[in-house]
This record gives sequence, structure tokens and C-alpha cells, in this order.
Amino acid sequence: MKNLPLNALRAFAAVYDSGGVRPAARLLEVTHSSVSRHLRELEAWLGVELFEKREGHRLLIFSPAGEALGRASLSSLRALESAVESLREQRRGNSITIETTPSFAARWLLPRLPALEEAHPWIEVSIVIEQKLTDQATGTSDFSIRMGRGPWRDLVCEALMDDALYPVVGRNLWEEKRRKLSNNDLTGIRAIHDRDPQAAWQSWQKRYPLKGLNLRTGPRFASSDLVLRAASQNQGVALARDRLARDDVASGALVRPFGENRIEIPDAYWIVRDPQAKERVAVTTAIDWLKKETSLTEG
Amino acid sequence: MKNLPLNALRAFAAVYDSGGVRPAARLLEVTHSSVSRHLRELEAWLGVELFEKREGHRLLIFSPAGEALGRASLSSLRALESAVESLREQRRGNSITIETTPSFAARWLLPRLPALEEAHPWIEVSIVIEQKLTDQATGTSDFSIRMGRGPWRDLVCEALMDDALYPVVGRNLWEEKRRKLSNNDLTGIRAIHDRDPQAAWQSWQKRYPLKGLNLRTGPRFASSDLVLRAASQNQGVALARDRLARDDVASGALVRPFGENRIEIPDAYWIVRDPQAKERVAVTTAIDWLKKETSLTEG
DNA sequence: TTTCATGGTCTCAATAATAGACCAAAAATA
DNA sequence: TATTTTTGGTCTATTATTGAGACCATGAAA
Repeated sequence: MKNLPLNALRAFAAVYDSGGVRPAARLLEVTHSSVSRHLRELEAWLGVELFEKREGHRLLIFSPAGEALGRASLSSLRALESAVESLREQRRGNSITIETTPSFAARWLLPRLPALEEAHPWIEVSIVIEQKLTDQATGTSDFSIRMGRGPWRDLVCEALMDDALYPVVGRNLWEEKRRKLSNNDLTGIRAIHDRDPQAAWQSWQKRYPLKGLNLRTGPRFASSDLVLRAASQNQGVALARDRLARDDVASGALVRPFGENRIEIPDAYWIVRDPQAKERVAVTTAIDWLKKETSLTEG
Repeated sequence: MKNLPLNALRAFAAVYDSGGVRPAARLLEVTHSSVSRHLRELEAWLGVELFEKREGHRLLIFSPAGEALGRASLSSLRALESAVESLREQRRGNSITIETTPSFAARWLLPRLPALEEAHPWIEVSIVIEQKLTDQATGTSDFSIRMGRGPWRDLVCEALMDDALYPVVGRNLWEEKRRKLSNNDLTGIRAIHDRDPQAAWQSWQKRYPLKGLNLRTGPRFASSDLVLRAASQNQGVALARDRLARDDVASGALVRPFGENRIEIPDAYWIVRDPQAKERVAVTTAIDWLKKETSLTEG
């Protein structure tokens, strides 16, 4: 095993497999001179002629020894390749990659990962962050979780869960402006804006009109997470997505100044998959767990 | 097949086979750092952990993936090794290599190769030329044929055949100096010298004294073949070995100026073998054939 | 407690592999 | 029949890979 010229044997096996030096070179993605050199060195090392001696240089014919070595080396290398591929399959079998926005990742998914991994210890979860989810499958993840108005064409879409919108403020701002806020009056209190059109103040104002709401001023963030952080830090009042804010509301870090008023958003989150991706047990198991997790928190 | 890190897989298989990095390094005759490096690079390339993570650096434990790859890679590499060894056995079974001097090869062995190969078509003969045969087995040939005073210590020696010495001249020189040479007179005719002490003019002069023989002048060759070629080309008179000159004498290209006078050299040629070499049928068959060939020409 | 054996890492040198250029010859094409 | 294309082969220069050597930390053995 120690001195086997493995690269030369691979080149030889490739020639045997593909029928010539140049097809083998294409197979291995090297130049034909590299393959030719391997063959000569293999013959020299073995002390055996692997090809029939022929006048002119045209289309190698394997000697009986060459045939025997060709079969054996191809078989061995293919077995190695299979073993390696099997490991790779297994690795892919065990791990999944979820793509979603930073906000959703930080505020909903990450806190639930330990529970997912405890329920299915054999599944290894990775999260890929994409600021802007495209309308196309990128192939870098097993599935993505999107907010928005699905389903989307050319993609496999399943509704994951609904959501609700309601305003939130930090505790300190609440203590300071309690009276005013209780009168549905935002005069002198700035609104924090989310660039996500589904979470725009306009939709709130239409349902629950507020005095002094200035739609044109106030900081704008592309990230719902940043929106909520700003609110927690008493920088204004934010229109929060329940799914992202619920934990902070429960802990008191955020306060709902207008009571239980809310705007429902049905089918606000979607599981989105590449229609051409091969179905894998780990992926479907994880999706099932996520659905179960969201249905338990329904209502 | 194209991107398989074959050397890393071999290192890994060796670790699997031998139980550790350092035993594997000894097996492969490299340093343990080389093996260690291969292992890390293999893991990185595969994206799979092949060893259990353990505190401290003590005795690698294979992960299930490592076990699987270890079995597969060891099996594949052993199959490759078997195939290669099988070819080598086949080669060794069918082919022999004879080592001898250029002169003997050119003038005695080569002309007889067709007959040997016709008698034993399954034996493939190679000839290795060594100007100076050493007193040690070099391992690069199956046996050697030596001229000289054997046997030699630490080697297996069998007498092959005797020889005889007699002077020869080219045909033209013979026509030109016929009268003088018939009178055993070399005055004005130069002697051609062989550096082989067994073929020195001194031994001829002692037995059959010649007039005008100058032992100190005339060209000297280390090759008996060159000596005979020079004689054929009428460059002087040479003291020939019968075994090497017989064919030229028979064809008339060389003439024996002093009739049937000759000096016998018993046991002039020896079959010399490495005492530790494994006995192979092709080798013993070839030696038997050579002995039979020489006994047929005895007398 | 000291020594030995283990696996790991890094840098530098040596070796192996590869690309690119050129060649000759056979097969295919016009 | 002549020309073009494809084949395998070889050589040199460059690049990549492999290995050695030195050093380290840690656990087991003496």
C-alpha cells in the first residue's frame, strides 16, 4: 500500500474507463500529457506492459495484463468513490440548512433551535441569513422561511403560521407617556417605521386611528429586529409583529400601549422549498416539527 | 474519481489498519506529521468528522463515519495492491532478467535468444548490461553470466561452459600477411589487447611463442567485442575467446592464422545467482536450457 | 516525579503533478 | 488524393502536493 502510485493508477483506470488518453484527460480534468506520463511511469514502475505494442500511435489496445489491471483498478477506485459519496450523502442526510431573514432568525428561530435539536438530536441545523429572499431557489439551503404574501410561483410553498400587528413601546417611555398614550395620542412621540410593507403604520391607522401619528418622520429600518430593539430602548413607538415581539412583551421589556387591539395577518409566514430538491427525511422532519410548534402556539 | 484525495485516503486507511498515526507512519514510511496532516485535510475535504472528539490527544477513536470509510478504503486499497502484486507475480513468473557483459551479450547470448524463446515461448528474457560485474547480488537481475575464475564467495555459482583462446585476424590482413603469419612472425603486425586478464597475450606467448610480438604496444579494449570488431576490421591480430569468436570464424569474417593451436580455459563461464533469491521455474528452466545448449556445442 | 509515547501544527525543502508546446502518424473529411 | 483533425508521445518550466523536521501539549508508563 505504501508505494502504490495511486495517481498513476487513477489515470490508468480513467483511460480504461473512457477508452483513450484524451477522453481520460477530460474525465480527470487534466491535460492529456499528464495522463500519458502517468501511463508510462506506471508501466515502468510495474515492469509490465499494459498496452499492445503497435506501429504508429493510434488508439491504445490493452494487453491482457492491462485489461486485468484496468478492471481491478477501476473497481477499486469506484468502490472508494462510493464510500466517499456515501459519507457525503450521510452527512447531507443528517444536516439541514434553513434560510431566513436576520430578524426572524434572531427573534423566532434561534430561541427555538434548542427545542428542535432536543426533539431530533440527529438533525444538525444551520441557518443561512439572507437580507432579501429571492424568488428563486438558490440551492444553498434546504428550505427558507419567508414573511410575506405567499405563495410564490415556481416554488413549493406551505403556510407555516399567521401573525398579528400591534404597537409596542419600551417600559420607560410607557411610564413617561402613559396618560397621553392611553388617550390614543402620539403627539410628541415618534413612530418607528419598518420598511416591510406588511408592517406599515398605514394599516394600523386605518383600523385604529391615532392622534398625532406622523407617518413621514421617525427612523426607518429594514430589519424588524432593529425596529423592536429601538422600541425596547425607548426611542419611539413601533408597530410590532407578534411572532417577533411576543417574548419581549411577555417579559415586560415591551409594553402594548393600546391594550389588546391588533391586526391579524393570516398566513404571514411560509415554508418555501425548491421544487426540484430531493426530499430528505431530515428536512421533512424539521418542517413537521416547526408546524407542530406553531400550531401549539396558535390562539 | 477525479478529485479523490488518494494519498490522504491511503494515510487514513493505514491509520485504520494499524491503529494510530505513528504506526501508520511507520507502515507508510513517512513521518507522523505527514499522516496527521493527511487526516485533517481528508476531514476538511469530506466535511465529515472521522474521529470522536476527545479531550487531550490520546489514541484516536473512529467515529461511525470513520469506521465505515476505514473499512471501505482499506478494502479498496488492498484490492488495488492485490491486483498490482498479481501482475508482478505474473511478470516474475514469466520473465527473467539476465545480467552479463556487453561482449557476452552481443556475441553469445543475443544470437541464441531466439532459440531460447522458441523453446520456451512463455519465458520473456531481458538482458541487463553491466560493464563490471560486482561480487554482490544487486537484485536487479535473476542471474548473471560471468567470465572469470569462479566460483565466488557468498554467491550461488554453477559452471556454464569452458572456453578456448586463439589468435584471429581479419580476412584482408590475412591475405596481405599470409606468409609472415604462417612463419609465426608478427613483425610489423600489431597485436590488439583485451584488458581481461584471462585473455592476455602473455598466456599465448608462453605456450606458443611468436616472433615480433610486442606486448607493450597496440590498442587495448576493455570489451572483448571491441577487440574482435577491431580484428575483423584488419586493425591487427587479436587473441580471441572461442565462444565469442566462433561464429565469425565459421563465417570467414575472422581467420585463425596459426591453425588449430588453442589454449583451453575450463569453467570459463559461470551462472551466478543471489543465494537469497526465491527459486522460480522460469529461471531454472532458462538455466537448464543454457546448460543444454552449451553441452551440445561441447568438443 | 520523570520519561516515553501519543496526536497536532507550522515552516521549509523536495518531489510529484500538471500545463503548454511541439511532434509524428493514423483516421476522417473534403 | 490532399488536407484537416484527432490520436498518443515527449520535454521543459511551473505549480501544487507531500514530506521532513522542529516544537508543542497531554496522558500513560516506569
